[in-house]
Amino acid sequence: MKANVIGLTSSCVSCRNCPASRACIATELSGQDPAIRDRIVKRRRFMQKGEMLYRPGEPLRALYTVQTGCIRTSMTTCDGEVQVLGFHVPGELLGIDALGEQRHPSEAAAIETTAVCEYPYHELERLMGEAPAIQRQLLRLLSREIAREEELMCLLGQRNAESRLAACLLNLSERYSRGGKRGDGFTLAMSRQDLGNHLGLAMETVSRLISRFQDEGMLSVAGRHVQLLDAPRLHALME
Amino acid sequence: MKANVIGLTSSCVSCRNCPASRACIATELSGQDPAIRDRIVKRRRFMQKGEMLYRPGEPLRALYTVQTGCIRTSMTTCDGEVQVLGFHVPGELLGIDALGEQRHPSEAAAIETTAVCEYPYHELERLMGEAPAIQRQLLRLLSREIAREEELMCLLGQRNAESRLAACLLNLSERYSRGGKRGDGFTLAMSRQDLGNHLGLAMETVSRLISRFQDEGMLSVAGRHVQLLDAPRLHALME
DNA sequence: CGTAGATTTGAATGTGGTCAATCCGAGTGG
DNA sequence: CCACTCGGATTGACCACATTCAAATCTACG
Repeated sequence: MKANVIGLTSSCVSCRNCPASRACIATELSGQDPAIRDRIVKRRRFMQKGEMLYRPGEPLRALYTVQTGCIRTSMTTCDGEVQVLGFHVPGELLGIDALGEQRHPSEAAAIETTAVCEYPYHELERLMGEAPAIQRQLLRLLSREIAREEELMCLLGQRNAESRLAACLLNLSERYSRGGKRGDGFTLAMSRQDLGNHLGLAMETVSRLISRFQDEGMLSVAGRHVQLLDAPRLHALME
Repeated sequence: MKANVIGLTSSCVSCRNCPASRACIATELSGQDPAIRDRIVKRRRFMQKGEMLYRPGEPLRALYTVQTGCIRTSMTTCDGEVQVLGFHVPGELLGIDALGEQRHPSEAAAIETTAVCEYPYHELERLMGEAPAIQRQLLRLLSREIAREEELMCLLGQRNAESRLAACLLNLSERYSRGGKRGDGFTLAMSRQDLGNHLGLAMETVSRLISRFQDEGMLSVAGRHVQLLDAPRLHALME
């Protein structure tokens, strides 16, 4: 019964009853039109922790949104270094960096049990021809993604470790709460390693900072569950 | 006579004879169709060092490409910190991060005497309605911009100072050479300050590194003119 | 219950930042 | 033509923050 609530046992492709629908980008992409939305959401796919959604170099077959769980996107540089580009939580879109070359430049992997919705690309293309509004929406999403990355660049370029982690925690908290969950507590599905890599920090630094934030009463951590106790103070850390 | 070559005295809006045309994104955007290209390139604007092309918050009126000179884009965070997002050299596109909200999130300033070509947005929108190919091209450009930023994030997140600067110099060299100039020498129009900020480094660090690269015979610097003497070794520094 | 993998914690090290003094070059005015 | 000025660039000394290496704990899961 609990399982039904999070949608894992149901394979129906309707967006009705989807736990992420409130925050889901599909709603926006379809211009609030449920008929169009149901045309682009074709399939649901269930992934185990560690499973790959796409790999670098693969042709673009579909865009995706996360329904439940969490997807990590990353790139591998020519010399084998990995950069974690981001974490995608319910409602968020995946794969748009492939629209340019029709081929994925990055990779996407589930970091916990995850369900994603597929939007087959050929169908999207067809829709774009019929309804220019869709193209407008896509442009908007890409542009927003650029703005998001610009923000992250500010984080990596200007901030110290403390400030980066605070920003990241607040950001995740906000994005989770958008999906309907209470904003003050969420599950940190990603490892310290991934989190550190994403923020340009060593795993140990992340761990130390989390401990310190906890000592100072700004958050409480139980395993991977995080509660932000003093969001204003975390905001202040970002300066 | 020299001035004619760099196009500063001529205000004609044709792309013929434009020194940047070979590398210009307008060619691509118009799908190689000169007629379409001439419809989107409407005006040329000449800017002094320090002059602003657009400011954060301004409504999106046009996209731009650089014809000659160099434009710096940057963002100011809520608390007043500046992040230099990039430098745009001849042929490169500006303003696409505004497509999402129809409003510029970043700012753009000339860092030397610069000429830009304007693509009025309402005209672009009209064209998108008529020729879906244009929309496709725009999507491609946005997507490529995302990939570009992802690379920069790798740089900021994974690399040390040495590696960042080497990568940046090689990158600039390549982009300048695409515009037709010889690849081994180019003018570093931006200040050490801007370069450092862009790479997440202190100005002093940039200066020290440039001196060291020079001592080690990898490049020669005369004021702001840079010659890459040993590109392979610079590549190796990136690891 | 036991192992492998994550996480935490500690201590030592080093890279890059900060602060400050100096240098250089372009532009200005005598 | 030379002194002066102002901003940018360079160089040096010192220090802090974050990394690295290592060991100890904790957690998940077979």
